[in-house]
Amino acid sequence: MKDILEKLKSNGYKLTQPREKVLELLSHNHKALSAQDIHSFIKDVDKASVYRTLNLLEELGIVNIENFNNEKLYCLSADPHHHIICKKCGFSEEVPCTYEHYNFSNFSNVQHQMTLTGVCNKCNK
Amino acid sequence: MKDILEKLKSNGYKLTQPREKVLELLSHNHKALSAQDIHSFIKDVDKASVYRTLNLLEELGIVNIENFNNEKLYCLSADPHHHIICKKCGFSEEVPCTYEHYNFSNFSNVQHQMTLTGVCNKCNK
DNA sequence: ACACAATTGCGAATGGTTTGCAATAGCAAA
DNA sequence: TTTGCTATTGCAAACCATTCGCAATTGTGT
Ligand SMILES: [Mn+2]
Ligand SMILES: [Mn+2]
Ligand SMILES: [Zn+2]
Ligand SMILES: [Zn+2]
Repeated sequence: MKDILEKLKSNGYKLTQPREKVLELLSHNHKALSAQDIHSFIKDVDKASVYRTLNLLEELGIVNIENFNNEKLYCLSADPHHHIICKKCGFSEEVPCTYEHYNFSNFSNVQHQMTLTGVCNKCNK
Repeated sequence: MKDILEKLKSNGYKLTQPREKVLELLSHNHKALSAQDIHSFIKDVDKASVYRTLNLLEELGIVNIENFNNEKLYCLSADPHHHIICKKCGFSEEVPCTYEHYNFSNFSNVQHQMTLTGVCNKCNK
């Protein structure tokens, strides 16, 4: 948290109240939240500022985005982890990376699925 | 393709021109397309009908949705396969499931990533 | 305290997706 | 074939999440 504020400063950004409130929420609420979720938690920060803050934090690599059901969910960048997402309602939960022997007490029918990413030749300059 | 039309019929849906055109496009264009992509290919079908068709085809399990960069991409359900997606531009390509020894001639920095899915206790009735 | 630039809040604009409704097309029975 | 009934379409308007423009405010360094 301290290091995050430093990262903002060292990149020439101010430490404003909207930014601190969004970061505090994300650090206390260890799950992925949508921009709207976040705004509903901190109603005294304007919607537009929430969006601007999240976009900035993503550019700086402070938050990660995950897409689920066509909406962006934000969470603090952290040690590598996976997400388990309910196919029916979208409820999600982080699980440690060593999933093989993990006991999924809150989920059944657990499956894992690959997603491949890369950079195509055209983009690879 | 014949089986798909049967599936529509057997579920009580008519075989209309919009539906046939969307299906034909998806079957000839073996990659994931957005609703807008699809509408731009078949301009004589109204936008709203394209969306309605895609939503129906998804409910019936005829097409799969993949989320990339916060947009829904549709492709025909097919034998299990992965997608390789360019992080920069979103270009995607299907690759066979046996990816370990595959030569990714069009991509570099290829990585695979896990996504876990399941059904949570609440939904599990 | 001061000054200046960055940032905010507000309201308006945007753009993709959905919806209401009257006109049309598909399908099955006559 | 023709008829009749319902599902489906096209169109325009509504919707809703996200972005933008701009004047007022805040943060920061002097
Ligand atoms: Mn996370
Ligand atoms: Mn596919
Ligand atoms: Zn690319
Ligand atoms: Zn659930």
